[in-house]
Amino acid sequence: MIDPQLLRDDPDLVRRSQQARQASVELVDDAIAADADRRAAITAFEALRAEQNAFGKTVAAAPKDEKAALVAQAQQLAADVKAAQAEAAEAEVRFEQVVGSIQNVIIDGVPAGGEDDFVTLREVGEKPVFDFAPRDHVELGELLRAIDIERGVKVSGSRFYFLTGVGARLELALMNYALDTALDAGFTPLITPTLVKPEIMRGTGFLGAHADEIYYLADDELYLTGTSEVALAGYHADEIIDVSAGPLRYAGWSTCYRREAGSYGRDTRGIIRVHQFQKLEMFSYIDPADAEAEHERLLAMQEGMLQSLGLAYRVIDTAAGDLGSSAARKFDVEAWVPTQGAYRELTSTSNCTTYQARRLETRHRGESGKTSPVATLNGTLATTRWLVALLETHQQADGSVVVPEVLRPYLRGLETIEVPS
RNA sequence: GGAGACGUCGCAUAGUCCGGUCGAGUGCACCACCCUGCUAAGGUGGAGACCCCGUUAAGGGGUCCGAGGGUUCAAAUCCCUCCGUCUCCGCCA
Repeated sequence: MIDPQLLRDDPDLVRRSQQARQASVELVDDAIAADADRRAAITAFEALRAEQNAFGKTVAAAPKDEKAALVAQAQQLAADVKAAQAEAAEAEVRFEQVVGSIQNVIIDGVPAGGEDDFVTLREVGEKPVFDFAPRDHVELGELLRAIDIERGVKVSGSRFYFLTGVGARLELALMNYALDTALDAGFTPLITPTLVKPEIMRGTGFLGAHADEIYYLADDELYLTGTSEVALAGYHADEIIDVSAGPLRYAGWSTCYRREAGSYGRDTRGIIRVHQFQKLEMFSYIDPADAEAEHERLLAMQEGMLQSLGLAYRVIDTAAGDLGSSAARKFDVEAWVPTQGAYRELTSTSNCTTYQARRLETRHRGESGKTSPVATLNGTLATTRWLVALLETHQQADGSVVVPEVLRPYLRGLETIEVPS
């Protein structure tokens, strides 16, 4: 939810943001009206309630023989109060609906437009050049007995897979390397629940336009999370936290589940787009004044990961229309995937400013002693998908794959993944 | 799964039987000031969250006793539903 005060003070800023996102601009005027209606209704109700409270004291203090008459008088008042209260509640609901559907106000500099209007900030690293025909990760996975897609499909259906032997070890190595990186940077590791309540899922902003992406267990009213961001954002819901001594930084380790609805036919080969994968996610709770600096910090950590793994990548500043509703800015780091001749997203980091925290009611106490929402940021530090770029980038002519040095300690010193005989 | 107890403003509790004098007492912790060579103790006062009105002031008003409904002129208090915690029994690992 955006700051309602912003609607009163600078509605044009909100309009421009909605415009850049290719979202409804009229919504802003609806919201202003809903805000005014709500406040008028509350004021009317509260005036009546104050009258009722005062009258109640009179009734309580009155001598017995006068009570009956006073009670009769109070009945009408009670009916009026009830009606006014209902009206106020209705206005409140409508306000929440309308204002809640306005997306986060983008940060200055975010490119306007849709999915293809991103801006490339930089390209880093040498794209690998092969003097042989490179194999794609599926072929390498089979050859090295690292990925078993056929059996994944047999057991669970399309977009499922087994990581086997060295494939399983490689994923764990990557995840543990990422975890150590996060630990070195002062993050507290959390292993998070992957089933969450509706209010938490709603609070993070995932139940909007992409609700059909999410697995839902109707019998239990629980959602399976597509990222530990959901649980990490809910971790401090309804709390007043202390970020005066610096941000609270968490690294969430979890399995992620995505329905991938509407992606039929896209990335059907391999483990680029799957229903279940592992991810290590960074999450920061911070004073809103420091949010943009923290965003750069998260991005730098992500780039450091890819660099140390010898992957070529580019960084893009996602266009406004392609941001989630909670994000005010999002950077994606995309690795070069040789056999696709394309950059593919490996990480994403979003600055949600106070939008997510306002919905989840995570606040901090400013210097004045007043509470206000904190800013939240999130960013990927490793996922299963990285195996695609790792295998393809570091492959050799015979199908073996060189293990990047930083991962070797996590693989008992293994330097090369050899093709089994 | 069965039986019972409980859920109060940071923590611990009083109040609930018998509805109004309870938006709520007490202790600890907290903040300010005072007092006392230091420390400890003591004294006085203050202090919650959210919302509305108000110049983003002074001040005023409203809501909040696990959540949501209901009864009533009036609910922490009575009734219903749900959630959670604890204890015992059963079952499973």
